[in-house]
Amino acid sequence: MSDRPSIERCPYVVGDDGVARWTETHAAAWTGLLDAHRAITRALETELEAEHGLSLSSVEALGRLAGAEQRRLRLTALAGATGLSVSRTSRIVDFLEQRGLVERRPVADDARAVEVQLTAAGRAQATHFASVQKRFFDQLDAGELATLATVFGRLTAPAPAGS
Amino acid sequence: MSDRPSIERCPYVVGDDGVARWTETHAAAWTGLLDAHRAITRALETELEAEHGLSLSSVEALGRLAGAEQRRLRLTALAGATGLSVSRTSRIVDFLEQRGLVERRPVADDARAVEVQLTAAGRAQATHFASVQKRFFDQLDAGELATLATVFGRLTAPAPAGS
DNA sequence: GAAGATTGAACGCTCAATCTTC
DNA sequence: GAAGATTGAGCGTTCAATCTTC
Repeated sequence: MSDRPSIERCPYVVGDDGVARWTETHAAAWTGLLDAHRAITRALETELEAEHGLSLSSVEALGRLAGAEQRRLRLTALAGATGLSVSRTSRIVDFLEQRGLVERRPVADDARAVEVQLTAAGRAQATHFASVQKRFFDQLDAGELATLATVFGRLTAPAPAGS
Repeated sequence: MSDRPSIERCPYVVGDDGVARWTETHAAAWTGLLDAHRAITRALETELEAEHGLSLSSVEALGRLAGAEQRRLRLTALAGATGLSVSRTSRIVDFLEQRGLVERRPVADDARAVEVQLTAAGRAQATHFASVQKRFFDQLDAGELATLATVFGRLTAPAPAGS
């Protein structure tokens, strides 16, 4: 972990003063990832909060449940699917349960576990993904979409092999 | 804002049950944006916190200052550059000032404003962007980099024109 | 002792309110 | 009254601790 990164494929340079000088493209890609994420999530959050009183994470959770077998997932599995911590997921489920969008149900085999079941009302809410499409997919063509999918898949892959 | 989004370029469909069925690629691109951002920022944050006791946002701020004219920016400008709120930026500057990495300086023309000046120590810290490169750029080729830059530029553009 | 889940504490961030200067 | 900046309140999130069941 502490060895110097070997600069091979990256055409940016470090100036005499030691400050990294990135190319325009590098800067755009890096700040773009940050900015795009910020812009999209912020817009969605505002919209979802205003229209449905739901946070983006809550909607993500509903979406994962809607796509799951039998429309239910164990809490830990839901946390894994959304990428959130288990504790946060538990609180989101608290919230969604109060709204009647999900139900906590015991698991037959394992008394420790809880299954989060999407209700009919929750299923209806999960439908409203149009805002995602509007903000995101509408602005991409097929090739760009494919590149994003590929690149993100690689970036989120298990480990930076060979490091 | 409340009109139905027109589905034109997007080859995903909405099933009979009203739940959006995305293509594999769509799902990968969308969850990829979320997951990639989460994975990268989380890894960087852990690393920076452990090695330098700095949050990612703090490092971003240092980087913006390092790249700025005279290595200083007004607080509001710094907030705009980093995409953070002014209040958060003010607190980050508090923190960085305690560490001696930046200084608050009055502005000649305008007594309301404050200029945030990068110190020599801060400049040294700003150098350590290697982790960004390692986690991010090392895994991309030139074409992918260009696509990311293009796409992110469009996604963060002023407004989804015509909506 | 490990795994699933919940709760308390702390951090990062935004929003609203306030103060000062234009 | 608007703009630059700071402060207080509150939300979303993670980490550590706890409880129950395997």
